[in-house]
Amino acid sequence: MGGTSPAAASGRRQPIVEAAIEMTARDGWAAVTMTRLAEQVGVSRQTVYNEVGSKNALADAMLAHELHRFLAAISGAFDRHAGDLVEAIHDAVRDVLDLARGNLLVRAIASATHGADTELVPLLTTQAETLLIEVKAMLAARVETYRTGLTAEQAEVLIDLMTRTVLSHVVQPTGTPAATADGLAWLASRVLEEPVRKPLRFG
Amino acid sequence: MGGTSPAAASGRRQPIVEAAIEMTARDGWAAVTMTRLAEQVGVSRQTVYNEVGSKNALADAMLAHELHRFLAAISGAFDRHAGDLVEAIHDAVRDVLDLARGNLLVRAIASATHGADTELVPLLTTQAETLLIEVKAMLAARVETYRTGLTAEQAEVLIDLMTRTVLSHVVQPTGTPAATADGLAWLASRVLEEPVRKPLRFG
DNA sequence: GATTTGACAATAGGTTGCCATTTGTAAACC
DNA sequence: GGTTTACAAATGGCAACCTATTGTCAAATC
Repeated sequence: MGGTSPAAASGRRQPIVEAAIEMTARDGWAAVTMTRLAEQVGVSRQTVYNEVGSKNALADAMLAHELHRFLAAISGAFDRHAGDLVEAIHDAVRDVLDLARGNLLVRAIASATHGADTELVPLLTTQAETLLIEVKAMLAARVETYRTGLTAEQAEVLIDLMTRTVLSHVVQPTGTPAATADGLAWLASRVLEEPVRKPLRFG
Repeated sequence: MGGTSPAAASGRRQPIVEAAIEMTARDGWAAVTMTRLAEQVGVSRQTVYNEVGSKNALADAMLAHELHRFLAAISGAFDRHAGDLVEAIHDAVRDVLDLARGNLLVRAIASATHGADTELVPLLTTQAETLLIEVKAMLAARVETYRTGLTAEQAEVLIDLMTRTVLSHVVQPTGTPAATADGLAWLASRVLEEPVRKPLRFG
């Protein structure tokens, strides 16, 4: 968002952020100091400051980095199944859940989105509230490209439900990612099937 | 669960628990001391101890009390619509969300269920994990009484999804309870409608 | 006879001051 | 450009301390 700085253009920022993520997952956010991080990456502490700015900015960058992986996973699922929304949903759910499994950082983010507080959460004030919105917006755009027979409003309901359910499974899983994906895909197929139905039950 | 003690039989326990809930919602759990609670109710501190036993037991009683209100709301919705599962779901969702709105204690419980930690959460260790299971079991029993055309497995998927979504809305609402209920009821109707469909899309 | 009262030890929780670490910035250096 | 060194300010942990609260008892009270 802040213009393409020359620092961001060089490939120095990414390794730092990735190392910070790994350190956080391994030792916890409290154990991530700029000194240790610099040592880990093999640059000077000053360079870390030049690249990321501050520790809060580092947290933001970590979050953005992880979020991007998830958005990419979802995009990939939709790209692979451009002709079949149910299959796209199935793969997206499974891939997201697979990605989330064992990813402590993501679990923390997801918990925060649900109103929790971890040591990382104070830093998520802005990001956490927009996360759900961002994901939903992206899904709305992707779903639009299929012939669903749903109104925009109905699609939104379906997306809201899918998003919240998957997020819930990220935080507190039941069964395997594949099993959850099967369930949600089945449900989506029921909702999306052509409305050749017994005409009329309510007004 | 501990047998019907004469103390529990008298109506002395309930006012104490209710006052504790109100105090917690108003001033936070930390501000709830046995002395203040006794003053509020108009009994001696000793009586509070006689009735509830300990502070942890008080927390448990509060939780059980609130959980019961929700289960009752759900039961009521199903009782009112014994012939129409979609309507039952609609009312259950709306009533639960209405009940949850502005109920700080419940919000805390729901957050805990999703893996958070509040000041109350340490006391929920056992209850929180079983809460979802209890609700789901009750729903499964109620849904069974309708002619849904769903297998037990499919019904479970639907229940899991509804439960998680509603819980998510308790913690982080979008729109009014009525609007959310409309959305979920519509979705349920799509899922539950008689399978008079275009035969076969997948194997 | 149940409830309240007053007393009590044990414990939890909240300060206070201190010290080590870390953050964030700026200069000198290569 | 990046690294090193230096430094003030802020942060976070630690330890002693003290207050408030928990939990239990027996005697007093209605």
